[in-house]
Formats: sequence, structure tokens, C-alpha cells
Amino acid sequence: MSNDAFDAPLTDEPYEIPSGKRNLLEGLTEPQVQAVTTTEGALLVLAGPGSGKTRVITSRIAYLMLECGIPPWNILAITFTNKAAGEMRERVSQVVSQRQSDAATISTFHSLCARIIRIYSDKIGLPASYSIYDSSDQQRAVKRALEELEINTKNFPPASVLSAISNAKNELQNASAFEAMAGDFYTKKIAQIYKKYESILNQSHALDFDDLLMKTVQLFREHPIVLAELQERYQYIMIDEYQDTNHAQFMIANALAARHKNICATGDPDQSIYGWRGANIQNILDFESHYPDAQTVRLEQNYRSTKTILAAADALIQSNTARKHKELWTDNEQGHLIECLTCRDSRHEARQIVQEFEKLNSDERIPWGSMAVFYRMNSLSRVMEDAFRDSGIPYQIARGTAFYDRKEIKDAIAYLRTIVNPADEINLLRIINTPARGISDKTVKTAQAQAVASNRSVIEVLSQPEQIPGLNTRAINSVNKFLDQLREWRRLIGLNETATLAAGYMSLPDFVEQVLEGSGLATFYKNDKSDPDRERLANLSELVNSAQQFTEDFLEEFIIDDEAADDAPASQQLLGFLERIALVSDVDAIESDQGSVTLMTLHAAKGLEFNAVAMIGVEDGLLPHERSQNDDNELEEERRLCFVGITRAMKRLILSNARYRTVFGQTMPTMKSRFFKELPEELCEQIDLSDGGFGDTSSDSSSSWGQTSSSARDSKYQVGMLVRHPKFGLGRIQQVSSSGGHTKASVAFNQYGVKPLILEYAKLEIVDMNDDLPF
DNA sequence: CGACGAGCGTAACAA
DNA sequence: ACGCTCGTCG
Ligand SMILES: Nc1ncnc2c1ncn2[C@@H]1O[C@H](COP(=O)(O)OP(=O)(O)OP(=O)(O)O)[C@@H](O)[C@H]1O
Repeated sequence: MSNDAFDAPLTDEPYEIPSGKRNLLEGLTEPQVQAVTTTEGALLVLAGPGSGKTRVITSRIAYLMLECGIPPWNILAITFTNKAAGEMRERVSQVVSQRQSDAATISTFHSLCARIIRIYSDKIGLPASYSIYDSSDQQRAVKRALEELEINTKNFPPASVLSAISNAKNELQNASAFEAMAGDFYTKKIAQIYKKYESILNQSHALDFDDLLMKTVQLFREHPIVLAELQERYQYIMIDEYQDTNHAQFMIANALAARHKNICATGDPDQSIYGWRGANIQNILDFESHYPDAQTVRLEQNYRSTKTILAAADALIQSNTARKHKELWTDNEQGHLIECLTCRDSRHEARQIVQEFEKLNSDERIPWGSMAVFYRMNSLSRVMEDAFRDSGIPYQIARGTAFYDRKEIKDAIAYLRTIVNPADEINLLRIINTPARGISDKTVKTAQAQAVASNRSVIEVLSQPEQIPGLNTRAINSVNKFLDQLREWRRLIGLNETATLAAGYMSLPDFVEQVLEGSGLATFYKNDKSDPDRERLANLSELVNSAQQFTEDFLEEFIIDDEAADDAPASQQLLGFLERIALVSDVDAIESDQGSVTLMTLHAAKGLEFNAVAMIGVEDGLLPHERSQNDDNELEEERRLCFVGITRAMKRLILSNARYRTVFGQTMPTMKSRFFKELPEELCEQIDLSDGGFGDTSSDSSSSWGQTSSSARDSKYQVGMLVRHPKFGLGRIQQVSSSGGHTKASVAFNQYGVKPLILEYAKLEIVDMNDDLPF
């Protein structure tokens, strides 16, 4: 791959200046116009919710091309998701020519970095075919590291190790830097694991998500010529959602803009919701001091929401102390009151939301596609899903990775990754005996040990199976057969010396199909007894479809040598496909014109808008989440999250909470979110539906229900009794009261303090006084 | 060597 | 309640 790929203009034709030009600024307000036409130097656009910043960026890109004569390839726009990038390109292409909009770089930080690294991979000692590790690959890598270091996963859970490593990487701290500052025992241990983890990834020619950013910074630091090249390429830079950029992203943007100094950041500090994964709100707050010549434009007029919704959001966010005040206003109508629904339990809540949506659809003609349900935790989607399925309302869930998280799909992708990058041990070991082909765990372990001992990669060791001690002929044959298969696949897409030219040009979907067949995955799932409906097989063929889709829709973006993407070698296509898969986001899964209600987390909702929005589970412990309640900063982020959710709504907003919620099979009483108290009463309509019978009249509610209920009637529980709770352990009943058909009790637990429990829900066990007890 | 069942930990948000 | 990991049996 050539290094000058980045300065390749797409066309010699002069730009057409379409008549659209004079309309460019039409319909924009004064501050919006200012943001669009301030093209030189640093510009900060502080934009309240629904103030049209997306429109501003889009217009600004078009303005740069058409009014300022900036060649499109000198423009870089960074969005938060691939979907946002696609939509932005789409909108730009409506004003300028297709060629021009295609020539601009509109991308997420991660995609941009992935591509920069692919082009300059040799500079940082990687092949262009490097793997991008997702969370599950990372998990496997950390487990391997712990294993090799003989560290107990009990004391160092992979998840917390990974989060420590991720934090370090976001601060651009590599393993040695981390080690250097590690003081206490725990941190030193983490440093050790970090080092090992890095060596595993290095050996595998793999980068994790954070590496994409960190290695790009490293590339810029170590290769000023590369940076200079990119600075010339990207002379005009725009970054959306700037409030949620992290330190590494700041460094990248800052480095790229250092020469031409045309950097436009847009965002809203009140919508910063990714602090927990290293986003630094200070980036946007310090923009003006960091770029002393920066101009600032404020967009405070909201075009999205009703007065009621905007006022509620504004009132809520006022409770955050660490913020600059903004004067949000709108010319839109007053609109309906916000519906605050109190329901009995999560099923009841889900059914109520469905009912409300049915009403909005039939009475107010709001299309399903313009309605959404938001929740704090993915686990809350399930009940909602069931309710929508039962009602027959079309719905979709924004979970971009859901498809690729399936075991059979992960296996298939692991094959593809291993084919392009055989050094990738995590993926190689995943599929080497999946489906079973007589390469036993023992064989693999021996090869691994051999590899470590001789400082070679596992694939190298395996390529001479006769030299691995203790392998019988059968195992040797199996290994050889597998390696031959791998070579054959590589030959098919032109990654082998012996490849013929024609072989390198096999179509991507055909190749994926070949791999599914040749690997035995297809056969395996054809005969899978546990899957009589052949669902997994269908998923595999869906993967072939998505490869087809990819070649049709996205390929141009990934092929850097611009001429005819369809003619790109199969290996290039495959690389692009794998990159795309690795970097999909949850919202990327949304199909906007499908006419279905969208279910998603509050985080995924950022930047979107819907006619009607329901936020479920607005309870203390969920929103704000219990793990944020003891930290003021985190609590304020929860409030911003709530703010983001509310401000997605154009016309109708429903906030719901359930009195009881089942977690891990335990039904617990809940409390309304404290955020309700921060909404002005006159804007809300309180609807309490929690009175009257519990649960379902239908028979499928849990059978234990009847049992506990009858035992409560028998007044089995008395004050002073010792009880055991499945989660809280041992405790003593302090108080029992009966009201509304159920029995409440306060129980003082040894380790968890006093908890209010509903005896009908809590699966309490009476402890025999004669047992040995710790009190 | 691979298929099934007990038992355990789990789920906060994500590229 | 559910999915994954470890252990036993064919
Ligand atoms: N000048 C304008 N006149 C009329 N409508 C506008 C104008 N500018 C933006 N809008 C509309 O306002 C809505 C919100 O715009 P947009 O999505 O760009 O907001 P945003 O600033 O990105 O919001 P957020 O920060 O909440 O994501 C869109 O429906 C858009 O069409």
C-alpha cells in the first residue's frame, strides 16, 4: 500500500458550482450562519440540545467546498458513530456533487485511526493486515496473560484489569510508563499484566480499541513526516460531540490541526456522558484557553422540542453545580405535559408504554418509526421487547454488535481474521479445533509452550508439527490438514506467493461462503441437534449476505487506491469487511426508514431525535445508577444522561418507573428517581397505575408467588426472627407491617444494613435458631 | 475426546 | 433468570 494514498485527488474536473450554493445559508439563524461562515482558525460551537449543530456542520462542509473553494479531500469531519458519519455524508451530498462528498473524510475517530494505521502500519511495526480486538478478544488475551503469569483471576478479574489498562491507554500511558508510576502492590501487579497483555497483542499483530488511538498518537510523535503529510491533507477539521472526546482523541485532533489551525469543535458540556470510559469534559471547557484565538458561537435556540419538554430538561440540568449556565429557549408550541407513569412491575410498565404508544399512533398519527424507548441498562430491554412482540408493533433494538456476538458468527469471523492474519493467536486458538478436527487441547497447549520457549509464534511452531514433542501421527496429520486448509484459503484471496492473479479477485461473499464450507462450520450447524430450526445456520448465511452488502455499500470508503473499488483484491475487501465489523456501534444497527419503534440505551440515544420518547426504569438505583450515587461527579453525569434522554423528544415524553423490579430473579421494591423531584411539577402529569392487584392475571407469573403469598398470610414472619436472603445473607426482622394486600418488613442484615422488603417478593428463608450463627 | 448437567456469577453505560 | 465453566459419563 502506498504512502501517498492520502493526497490523491479524485478528479481533475473543476467543481461544478451548483445552484444550490445560494441556498446554502438559507433557513439558518444568525448564530448558525456565523458558525458556518467562520471557516478559518479555531471555532467552538457551544450548542444546546436540538439547536441544529448537525445542520451547521453539514452546511459548513458544503460551504467550505462551494464558497471557499476548499478541495473536499482537505476536509475532515469526525462524528461519534459510523451512522452519524453516513448521514452527514448523505446530507452533504444533497448540496454538493456525489464526487465531492465522497472525497471528504467523514468518519469516527476509531475508523480514521484504523485506516491511518493500516496505511502507515510498517512505521509502527505492524502488517496492514493487523487485527482489531473487540472486548471478547481482549478478555481472552487478558486471561492468557493471567494464566502465563500464574495470577489468580479471583483477585484480578479480567474485567477490572482491562478497565485499568484502558484507562492507562486513554491517558497515553504505555506498559512501561504505567510500570514506572506504579506504587502499591495492586498497581504493580496490574503493570505486570499490562506488559504481558501487550506482548500477547504484539505477537498477534493485534490492536485493541484504545490502541487505535494511542498508536496513532505514537505514529505522529515518532514520524513527523507522516504527521506533516496528514496535516496537509486535513486542512479543515470538524469534530462533533467534542464534549465526549478523551485525551488521546484530543491529542490526535490537536496534532492534525497544529499546522493549518482550522479546527471547529461542536458540542454541549451538558451532554457529556462518557466520562466513565475516559472522555474528558475538560477538552471542551478548556477549548478557548487552549486555542487563545478561538471564536465561540453559542446556539441556544432549540428547534426540536416543545416548550414543556425543553423547560423540564433545563430545570433538571440546573441542579448540576459544575456547569456554565445556558439560556435555552424555543419558539415551538407549549405542547403536552410530560407523563410520569408509576407502574407495578416491569411487565406492567412495558405494557403501559405499549398502550401509550398505540394511543399516540392511532390518535395522533405519530408513526412507529418516530417513537423510541430508552433505558439505563440493556437488561431492561427484554421486557419491553416481549411487550412489543406480543402487541405486534414493529420494533428494533439498537445493538450493533448483537449479531456479531453470536457464537457461530464469532467463530466464522475468527476464521476470517486468522486467514488474513495468521499471527493472531487469540483468534487462531479460538477456531483451531472448532468444529472439532482432532487437534486436542493438549496438542495446542504443547505447541503454545513450545512457542513461548523458542520465542516463536504458535502458527510457526504448528507448521512443523513433527517437531512438537509428544504428538502422535494422528495429531500431526490433523494439524497439517488444518494448515493446508489455511494456506489454500490464503491462496484464494491472493495472500500467498503461489497465488495466481485471478485467484486474488474472488468475490468477498463467495470467499466467506467457501470458508464456512471448508471450515466445517456450515456442516456442523447443519447437523446441530440443539438447534433444530437451523437458526445458527441461517445466521451464517446472513453473514454471507452482510459481506455482500458490504461490497455494495461501503467498500469505496475502505479502498484507498481510489480506482474502482469493486476490482480491489479480495484480501483488501476482506480487510475492510473485518474493520467494519470490529468498529460497528450500537446505533449503527438502527434502520431509520423501517417504520419501527426503536429501543436503545440512553447512551446510544445521544444525537438522535424522536417524536415520542419513553424513558423506562426512572428509579433511584437505575437512573441515577446505584454505582454513581456516592460520587458527585458521577451523579452529575447521570443527570446529564437523563437530560440527554429528555431532550431527544420532540413532542411527547413519558417517564416511567415500576414499584417493584426483578433483578437476578429477585423482586425488590424500588424508589422513584430523585430526578423526578427536579422537574417542575406544573410540567408533569402524575399517573399512578400501581394500585390494584399485583402482577399478571395470566398464569405465567412465577409459581413461587403463590407460595410466598400464602406463607405471608400465615404470618410466618415475626419481628425478631432470623432470616436468610439470597443476596443480603443473614438478617433479623425488625418490623412487619401489612398494607394493600402485601406484607412489608424491615430487615437488618449483617453486611447490608437495614433493607425494606416485601415478603411476597423477597425469597426469605427462616433460619433455625439452633443453628450456629455469627451473632 | 466430546456431549450433557450442576453450580456459580452475573448486568452500567461502549468503540 | 440465564448463560457460561467445570466435572463426569458414554
Ligand atoms: N435553522 C433551523 N430552522 C429550523 N429547524 C432547524 C434549524 N436548525 C436545526 N433545525 C432542526 O432542529 C432539529 C435538531 O437539530 P440537530 O439534530 O442538528 O440538533 P443538535 O444540535 O445536533 O442537537 P443535539 O445536540 O441535541 O444532538 C432538527 O430536526 C433540525 O432539522
